[in-house]
Amino acid sequence: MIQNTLNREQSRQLLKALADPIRLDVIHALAQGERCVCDLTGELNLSQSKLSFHLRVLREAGLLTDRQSGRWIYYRLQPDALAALEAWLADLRLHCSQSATPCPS
Amino acid sequence: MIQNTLNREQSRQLLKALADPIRLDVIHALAQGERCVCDLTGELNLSQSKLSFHLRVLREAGLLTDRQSGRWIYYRLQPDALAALEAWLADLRLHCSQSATPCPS
DNA sequence: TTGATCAATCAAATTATGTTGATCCAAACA
DNA sequence: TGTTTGGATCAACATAATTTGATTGATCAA
Repeated sequence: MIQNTLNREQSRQLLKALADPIRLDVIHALAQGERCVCDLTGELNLSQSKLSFHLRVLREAGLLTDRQSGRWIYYRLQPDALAALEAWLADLRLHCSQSATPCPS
Repeated sequence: MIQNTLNREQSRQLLKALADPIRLDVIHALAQGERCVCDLTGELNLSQSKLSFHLRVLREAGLLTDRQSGRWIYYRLQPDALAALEAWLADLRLHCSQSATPCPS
Protein backbone atom coordinates (compact mmCIF):
# COMPACT_ATOMS: atom_id res chain seq x y z
CA MET A 1 0.00 0.00 0.00
CA ILE A 2 2.30 2.73 -1.26
CA GLN A 3 -0.06 5.27 -2.72
CA ASN A 4 -2.51 7.00 -0.43
CA THR A 5 -5.48 7.42 -2.74
CA LEU A 6 -7.48 4.24 -3.00
CA ASN A 7 -9.64 3.32 -5.92
CA ARG A 8 -13.05 1.79 -5.38
CA GLU A 9 -11.84 -1.77 -5.59
CA GLN A 10 -8.94 -1.23 -3.20
CA SER A 11 -11.13 0.40 -0.62
CA ARG A 12 -13.63 -2.40 -0.95
CA GLN A 13 -10.95 -5.00 -0.31
CA LEU A 14 -9.85 -3.23 2.83
CA LEU A 15 -13.39 -2.75 4.08
CA LYS A 16 -14.35 -6.33 3.38
CA ALA A 17 -11.31 -7.62 5.18
CA LEU A 18 -12.12 -5.48 8.20
CA ALA A 19 -15.81 -6.29 8.26
CA ASP A 20 -15.65 -9.48 10.28
CA PRO A 21 -15.82 -9.88 14.06
CA ILE A 22 -12.88 -12.24 14.33
CA ARG A 23 -10.72 -10.14 12.08
CA LEU A 24 -11.62 -7.09 14.11
CA ASP A 25 -10.45 -8.93 17.21
CA VAL A 26 -7.18 -9.61 15.42
CA ILE A 27 -6.90 -5.99 14.35
CA HIS A 28 -7.54 -4.76 17.87
CA ALA A 29 -4.96 -7.14 19.28
CA LEU A 30 -2.40 -5.98 16.74
CA ALA A 31 -3.25 -2.35 17.38
CA GLN A 32 -1.31 -2.76 20.62
CA GLY A 33 1.72 -3.91 18.68
CA GLU A 34 3.22 -6.83 16.83
CA ARG A 35 2.26 -10.36 17.90
CA CYS A 36 3.27 -13.91 17.19
CA VAL A 37 0.63 -16.20 15.72
CA CYS A 38 0.90 -18.56 18.67
CA ASP A 39 0.17 -15.68 21.06
CA LEU A 40 -2.84 -14.59 19.03
CA THR A 41 -4.26 -18.09 19.04
CA GLY A 42 -4.29 -18.08 22.82
CA GLU A 43 -5.27 -14.47 23.28
CA LEU A 44 -8.26 -14.72 20.97
CA ASN A 45 -9.09 -18.34 21.73
CA LEU A 46 -9.17 -19.43 18.11
CA SER A 47 -8.30 -22.65 16.40
CA GLN A 48 -5.05 -22.55 14.51
CA SER A 49 -6.52 -22.97 11.06
CA LYS A 50 -9.26 -20.46 11.72
CA LEU A 51 -6.80 -17.81 12.81
CA SER A 52 -4.57 -18.63 9.88
CA PHE A 53 -7.47 -18.16 7.49
CA HIS A 54 -8.32 -14.74 8.86
CA LEU A 55 -4.70 -13.62 9.00
CA ARG A 56 -4.44 -14.46 5.35
CA VAL A 57 -7.48 -12.40 4.45
CA LEU A 58 -6.07 -9.42 6.31
CA ARG A 59 -2.60 -9.91 4.88
CA GLU A 60 -3.84 -10.21 1.31
CA ALA A 61 -5.86 -7.06 1.74
CA GLY A 62 -2.66 -5.26 2.69
CA LEU A 63 -3.67 -4.61 6.27
CA LEU A 64 -1.01 -6.80 7.86
CA THR A 65 2.58 -7.68 7.23
CA ASP A 66 4.34 -10.71 8.59
CA ARG A 67 7.92 -11.66 9.32
CA GLN A 68 9.37 -15.00 10.20
CA SER A 69 11.87 -15.55 12.96
CA GLY A 70 12.83 -19.15 13.53
CA ARG A 71 9.71 -21.18 13.93
CA TRP A 72 7.54 -18.20 14.73
CA ILE A 73 5.72 -15.78 12.52
CA TYR A 74 4.99 -12.29 13.72
CA TYR A 75 2.22 -10.13 12.37
CA ARG A 76 1.73 -6.42 12.61
CA LEU A 77 -0.67 -3.81 11.36
CA GLN A 78 0.23 -1.85 8.26
CA PRO A 79 -0.56 1.72 9.31
CA ASP A 80 -0.38 3.00 5.73
CA ALA A 81 -3.39 0.91 4.79
CA LEU A 82 -5.39 2.36 7.64
CA ALA A 83 -4.30 5.87 6.75
CA ALA A 84 -5.29 5.33 3.14
CA LEU A 85 -8.74 4.24 4.21
CA GLU A 86 -9.06 7.27 6.45
CA ALA A 87 -8.20 9.52 3.52
CA TRP A 88 -10.73 7.75 1.34
CA LEU A 89 -13.43 8.28 3.95
CA ALA A 90 -12.49 11.91 4.41
CA ASP A 91 -12.92 12.52 0.69
CA LEU A 92 -16.43 11.13 0.79
CA ARG A 93 -17.46 13.71 3.36
CA LEU A 94 -16.37 16.75 1.40
CA HIS A 95 -19.44 17.42 -0.74
CA CYS A 96 -22.03 15.04 0.60
CA SER A 97 -24.21 17.67 2.29
CA GLN A 98 -25.43 19.26 -0.91
CA SER A 99 -29.21 19.00 -1.27
CA ALA A 100 -30.82 17.27 -4.21
CA THR A 101 -32.66 19.13 -6.93
CA PRO A 102 -36.31 18.22 -6.32
CA CYS A 103 -37.95 15.45 -8.36
CA PRO A 104 -39.43 15.41 -10.92
CA SER A 105 -36.36 17.05 -12.38
CA MET B 1 -24.38 8.41 15.19
CA ILE B 2 -23.95 11.04 17.85
CA GLN B 3 -20.84 9.93 19.67
CA ASN B 4 -17.56 9.81 17.83
CA THR B 5 -15.92 6.83 19.46
CA LEU B 6 -17.20 3.58 18.03
CA ASN B 7 -17.18 0.30 19.83
CA ARG B 8 -16.16 -2.85 18.03
CA GLU B 9 -19.67 -3.79 17.04
CA GLN B 10 -20.53 -0.36 15.70
CA SER B 11 -17.42 -0.19 13.60
CA ARG B 12 -18.12 -3.66 12.29
CA GLN B 13 -21.60 -2.64 11.21
CA LEU B 14 -20.27 0.35 9.33
CA LEU B 15 -17.50 -1.62 7.69
CA LYS B 16 -19.78 -4.45 6.69
CA ALA B 17 -22.26 -2.06 5.18
CA LEU B 18 -19.52 -0.39 3.16
CA ALA B 19 -17.88 -3.61 2.02
CA ASP B 20 -20.00 -4.28 -1.04
CA PRO B 21 -19.45 -3.07 -4.60
CA ILE B 22 -23.01 -1.91 -5.18
CA ARG B 23 -23.17 -0.12 -1.87
CA LEU B 24 -19.88 1.56 -2.66
CA ASP B 25 -21.40 2.78 -5.90
CA VAL B 26 -24.27 4.20 -3.90
CA ILE B 27 -21.88 5.81 -1.44
CA HIS B 28 -19.86 7.36 -4.23
CA ALA B 29 -22.99 8.70 -5.90
CA LEU B 30 -24.16 10.22 -2.64
CA ALA B 31 -20.73 11.66 -1.93
CA GLN B 32 -21.59 14.23 -4.58
CA GLY B 33 -24.70 15.19 -2.68
CA GLU B 34 -28.22 14.12 -1.85
CA ARG B 35 -30.15 12.05 -4.41
CA CYS B 36 -33.65 10.75 -4.95
CA VAL B 37 -34.07 6.98 -5.13
CA CYS B 38 -35.47 7.21 -8.63
CA ASP B 39 -32.35 9.07 -9.78
CA LEU B 40 -30.06 6.51 -8.18
CA THR B 41 -31.89 3.66 -9.89
CA GLY B 42 -31.13 5.20 -13.25
CA GLU B 43 -27.67 6.44 -12.44
CA LEU B 44 -26.47 3.09 -11.12
CA ASN B 45 -28.60 0.96 -13.42
CA LEU B 46 -30.07 -1.14 -10.63
CA SER B 47 -33.42 -2.80 -10.21
CA GLN B 48 -35.69 -1.07 -7.78
CA SER B 49 -35.74 -3.81 -5.18
CA LYS B 50 -32.02 -4.33 -5.38
CA LEU B 51 -31.30 -0.68 -4.76
CA SER B 52 -33.86 -0.61 -1.99
CA PHE B 53 -32.18 -3.57 -0.31
CA HIS B 54 -28.78 -1.90 -0.34
CA LEU B 55 -30.12 1.47 0.75
CA ARG B 56 -31.66 -0.23 3.74
CA VAL B 57 -28.38 -1.86 4.73
CA LEU B 58 -26.60 1.48 4.54
CA ARG B 59 -29.39 3.29 6.35
CA GLU B 60 -29.59 0.76 9.16
CA ALA B 61 -25.84 0.99 9.62
CA GLY B 62 -26.23 4.72 10.15
CA LEU B 63 -24.40 5.72 6.99
CA LEU B 64 -27.39 7.28 5.27
CA THR B 65 -30.38 9.33 6.25
CA ASP B 66 -33.52 9.69 4.22
CA ARG B 67 -36.28 12.24 3.96
CA GLN B 68 -39.56 12.03 2.18
CA SER B 69 -40.95 14.82 0.07
CA GLY B 70 -44.21 13.98 -1.61
CA ARG B 71 -43.80 10.75 -3.47
CA TRP B 72 -40.04 10.88 -3.51
CA ILE B 73 -37.49 9.79 -0.97
CA TYR B 74 -34.13 11.47 -0.84
CA TYR B 75 -31.03 9.87 0.61
CA ARG B 76 -27.83 11.48 1.77
CA LEU B 77 -24.60 10.45 3.41
CA GLN B 78 -24.27 10.89 7.14
CA PRO B 79 -20.85 12.52 7.46
CA ASP B 80 -20.70 11.85 11.20
CA ALA B 81 -20.64 8.13 10.59
CA LEU B 82 -17.73 8.49 8.20
CA ALA B 83 -15.91 10.73 10.62
CA ALA B 84 -16.43 8.26 13.43
CA LEU B 85 -14.94 5.51 11.33
CA GLU B 86 -11.98 7.69 10.48
CA ALA B 87 -11.38 8.33 14.17
CA TRP B 88 -11.63 4.63 14.90
CA LEU B 89 -9.04 3.87 12.23
CA ALA B 90 -6.75 6.61 13.46
CA ASP B 91 -6.79 5.10 16.95
CA LEU B 92 -5.68 1.76 15.60
CA ARG B 93 -2.56 3.29 14.14
CA LEU B 94 -1.32 4.87 17.33
CA HIS B 95 0.62 2.02 18.90
CA CYS B 96 0.67 -0.62 16.23
CA SER B 97 4.35 -0.31 15.35
CA GLN B 98 5.63 -1.71 18.63
CA SER B 99 7.66 -4.89 18.10
CA ALA B 100 6.70 -8.17 19.73
CA THR B 101 8.67 -9.71 22.55
CA PRO B 102 10.32 -12.76 20.95
CA CYS B 103 8.75 -16.22 21.34
CA PRO B 104 9.05 -18.38 23.33
CA SER B 105 8.16 -15.78 25.91
C1' DT C 1 18.38 -38.46 11.93
C1' DT C 2 13.86 -38.43 14.68
C1' DG C 3 10.19 -36.40 16.90
C1' DA C 4 7.86 -32.26 18.20
C1' DT C 5 6.09 -27.68 17.25
C1' DC C 6 4.45 -23.58 14.51
C1' DA C 7 1.83 -22.31 10.93
C1' DA C 8 -0.18 -22.66 6.10
C1' DT C 9 -3.35 -25.09 3.12
C1' DC C 10 -7.10 -28.02 1.40
C1' DA C 11 -11.73 -30.17 0.69
C1' DA C 12 -16.16 -30.72 2.63
C1' DA C 13 -19.82 -28.94 5.30
C1' DT C 14 -22.09 -25.01 7.12
C1' DT C 15 -23.67 -20.38 7.39
C1' DA C 16 -24.34 -15.77 5.77
C1' DT C 17 -25.44 -12.49 1.96
C1' DG C 18 -27.26 -10.96 -2.19
C1' DT C 19 -30.68 -11.39 -6.11
C1' DT C 20 -35.10 -11.85 -8.29
C1' DG C 21 -39.86 -11.16 -9.16
C1' DA C 22 -44.14 -10.56 -6.91
C1' DT C 23 -46.81 -8.03 -3.76
C1' DC C 24 -47.96 -4.28 -0.77
C1' DC C 25 -48.43 0.53 0.81
C1' DA C 26 -48.79 5.45 0.63
C1' DA C 27 -48.91 9.74 -1.93
C1' DA C 28 -50.57 12.22 -5.88
C1' DC C 29 -53.56 13.33 -9.35
C1' DA C 30 -57.31 12.66 -12.55
C1' DT D 1 -63.09 7.30 -5.56
C1' DG D 2 -59.89 4.86 -8.98
C1' DT D 3 -55.50 4.73 -11.03
C1' DT D 4 -50.72 5.59 -11.38
C1' DT D 5 -46.17 6.00 -9.44
C1' DG D 6 -42.19 5.72 -6.06
C1' DG D 7 -40.45 2.82 -2.99
C1' DA D 8 -40.38 -0.89 0.74
C1' DT D 9 -40.84 -5.71 1.74
C1' DC D 10 -41.14 -10.73 1.26
C1' DA D 11 -40.13 -15.58 0.03
C1' DA D 12 -37.53 -18.51 -2.88
C1' DC D 13 -33.40 -19.06 -4.95
C1' DA D 14 -28.41 -18.36 -6.00
C1' DT D 15 -23.90 -17.19 -4.63
C1' DA D 16 -20.18 -16.18 -1.45
C1' DA D 17 -17.77 -16.55 2.92
C1' DT D 18 -16.53 -19.08 7.02
C1' DT D 19 -15.63 -23.23 9.85
C1' DT D 20 -13.80 -27.70 10.64
C1' DG D 21 -10.61 -31.39 10.77
C1' DA D 22 -6.93 -33.47 8.33
C1' DT D 23 -2.63 -32.95 5.93
C1' DT D 24 1.63 -30.75 4.75
C1' DG D 25 6.07 -28.22 5.07
C1' DA D 26 9.51 -26.07 7.68
C1' DT D 27 12.25 -25.32 11.80
C1' DC D 28 14.36 -26.70 15.86
C1' DA D 29 15.92 -29.57 19.79
C1' DA D 30 17.28 -33.99 21.41
